[in-house]
Amino acid sequence: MTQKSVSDLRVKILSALSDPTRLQLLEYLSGGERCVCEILPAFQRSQSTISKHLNILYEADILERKVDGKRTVYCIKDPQVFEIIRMVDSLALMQISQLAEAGRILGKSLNNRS
Amino acid sequence: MTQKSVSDLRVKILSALSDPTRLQLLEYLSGGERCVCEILPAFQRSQSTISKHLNILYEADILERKVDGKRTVYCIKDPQVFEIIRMVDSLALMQISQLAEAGRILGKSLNNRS
DNA sequence: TCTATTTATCGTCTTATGGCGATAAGTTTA
DNA sequence: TAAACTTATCGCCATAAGACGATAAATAGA
Repeated sequence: MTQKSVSDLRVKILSALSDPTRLQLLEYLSGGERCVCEILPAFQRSQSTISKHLNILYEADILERKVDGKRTVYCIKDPQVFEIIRMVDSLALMQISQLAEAGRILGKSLNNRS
Repeated sequence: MTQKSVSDLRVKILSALSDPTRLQLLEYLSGGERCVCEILPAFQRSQSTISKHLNILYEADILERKVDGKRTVYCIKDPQVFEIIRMVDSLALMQISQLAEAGRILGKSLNNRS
């Protein structure tokens, strides 16, 4: 029933990470646990939108959640998630430098056109 | 114009990876370059669907493409992408073992109910 | 208890995504 | 050149995803 394969979880984790707002949320929470009312003013998104995004990260087991009185506190469950993001960034940086290199080479010949 | 920030590319890469068929395609291509007509029979998806998925991976700069006569050959551009996937898997496995552990503990008390 | 605060959820809208078949465009072979 | 092959693209449909405001539910404070 709750039987989940690694590939299912894999897609779930990657889907949860493939949104700019959610990546920002993770970055924001890298500073430590925060309640929703602290998070809200840092994002220009409606409360319902932020709540939904937080829930997606929670469902993907990336965030932990605890209720403290009338507020809910979220925090990173496993900092390894940042390793993943860092590695993606490293790939992205590689792409950018390759693109820059290609542009440089291409630029030379383009400068010689009419 | 072609100006892309790391965060844009980051999302693009992660989005490209967050689909089961595309992850399968990467796994399939880990064995080396393959033309589309080799890939097709290994997947139960229409030719147009596979072509679109391959193009998404290509646009995310994850796959390389070269035309060889009447066929197109795709290959992994940077094997580092597998490092990312491996790391996601490791997170997923962690989640599964935690879940199993929680289930084991919960199981004990559940066995003592009516 | 009444009110304010906090957060999740619901309903709705718009856009994005994944799937398919049909078609186009290019290459090879007959 | 005609036919066959290979692959990308187009148009369409169904569903998913992201956004919002309104509302609900729970707690804290007056």
